[in-house]
Amino acid sequence: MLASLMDGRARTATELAAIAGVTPSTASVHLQRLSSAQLVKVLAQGKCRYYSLHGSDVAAALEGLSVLAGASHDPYIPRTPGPLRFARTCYDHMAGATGVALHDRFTALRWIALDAKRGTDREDSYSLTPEGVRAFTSLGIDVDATRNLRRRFAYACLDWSERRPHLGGALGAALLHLALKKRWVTQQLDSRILTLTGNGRREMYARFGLTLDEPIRAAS
Amino acid sequence: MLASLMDGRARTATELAAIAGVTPSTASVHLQRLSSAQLVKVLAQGKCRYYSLHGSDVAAALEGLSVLAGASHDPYIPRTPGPLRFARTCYDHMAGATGVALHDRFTALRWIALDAKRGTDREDSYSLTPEGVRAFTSLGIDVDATRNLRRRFAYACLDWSERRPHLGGALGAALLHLALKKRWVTQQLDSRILTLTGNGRREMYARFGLTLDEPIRAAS
DNA sequence: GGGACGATTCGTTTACCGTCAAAGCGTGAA
DNA sequence: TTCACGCTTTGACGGTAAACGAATCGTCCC
Repeated sequence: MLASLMDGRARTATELAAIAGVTPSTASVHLQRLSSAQLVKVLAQGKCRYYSLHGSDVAAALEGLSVLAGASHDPYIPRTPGPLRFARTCYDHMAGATGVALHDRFTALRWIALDAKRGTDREDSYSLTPEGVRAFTSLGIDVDATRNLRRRFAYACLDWSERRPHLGGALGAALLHLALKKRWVTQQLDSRILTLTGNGRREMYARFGLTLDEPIRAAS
Repeated sequence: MLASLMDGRARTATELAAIAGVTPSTASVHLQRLSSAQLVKVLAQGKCRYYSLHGSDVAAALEGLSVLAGASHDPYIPRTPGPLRFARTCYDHMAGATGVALHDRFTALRWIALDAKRGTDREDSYSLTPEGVRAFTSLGIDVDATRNLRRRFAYACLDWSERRPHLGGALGAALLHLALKKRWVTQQLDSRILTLTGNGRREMYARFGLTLDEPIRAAS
């Protein structure tokens, strides 16, 4: 289970049970112990519980062990429908590979940072850095107005298909609104699928340094 | 056991049994498994068998685990008689903290290097690098003559008190002979203790960049 | 050579740990 | 509300591995 979580993604309890080749009840016991030992952290979202490694130190320890074990680092597991995985809406913000990539870029550029001030009750809240305020403002987003909305400003929303976080909350919604208005992405009326336009691809590369692969492989 | 070997020293089976708080027979089983799993390597010297970590990758893996476990890195264990630990003879070469320090300097200066050519039957043989040949020759040692002696040229001899290797073999003997001749060290007639002279301390610093602490703490 | 010591092997006992089935709980959908 | 689904809890089972004592082997020292 831990080895399969080494890619940084989160997985549900039943998935981990299948990977480990045990029944869900057995997996539950193990995950409970791993959780109490601070090796994994759990995020309850709906009726699924997503498990992921607790920190980079855990990943480092596992890395060391896998070196000794001569582990085969082959298994990645991105088998999800098709263009739905590339880009889609999650409520009112952007999800899928594109959403996760944006989230990663914002983190790498240090426009957003995990907000550790509020204690440990909510560990997935983001706040904007001064750099981030400038960047989002220059994109055309009214940061102050977004902040004053009666909802959470920004948080790490676990992506269903990628099993890694994308940007949720008011800031994520503002970003999707902007992307639709500027036609970086277009929305099918009857589905959550978002289609990336050529202009959107160029703009995201220019503004975020983001290169996105087309969803060639639908389901390997 | 593995954690106690993290300092790079070698320990006997009974020592490891005492550290782990189990009987020697239990320790023997564990060490056998650790050995077959390539986690530790064993060196039989006399009736003792010295166990040490097998490689740096093992140490790295343990390091990662000890970070998770919040291990207390307090325990070092240099409790051995007194000046005997500082410098002494081991058969015909130099042992003790001074011998180990010399060995470490020679290795760091790349005068000697582990001889991996002969396969895996003898993994502790040293050979001189071209740099090492020059260095030992300029010290006054006839390297060719030393090489032609009917004995092993140089090898890692596990130090009894330090539990780390010092330089043994013909080269080690030649070095001790030189040190006695130039009065870097003097020998008590009735004991194996070597006394470092002021001149010896200066010479070793000048020639090897070696600084040696006096054996102030006899047995902590 | 004999005793001491270190280390290992063997056989036995014990205790723990992993596993699963069934039931219970909570959430989301019809 | 009801059903379906995901997950967890509980209890019981079995297997296995860890630990020890006694005996054995090998080496060193007197």
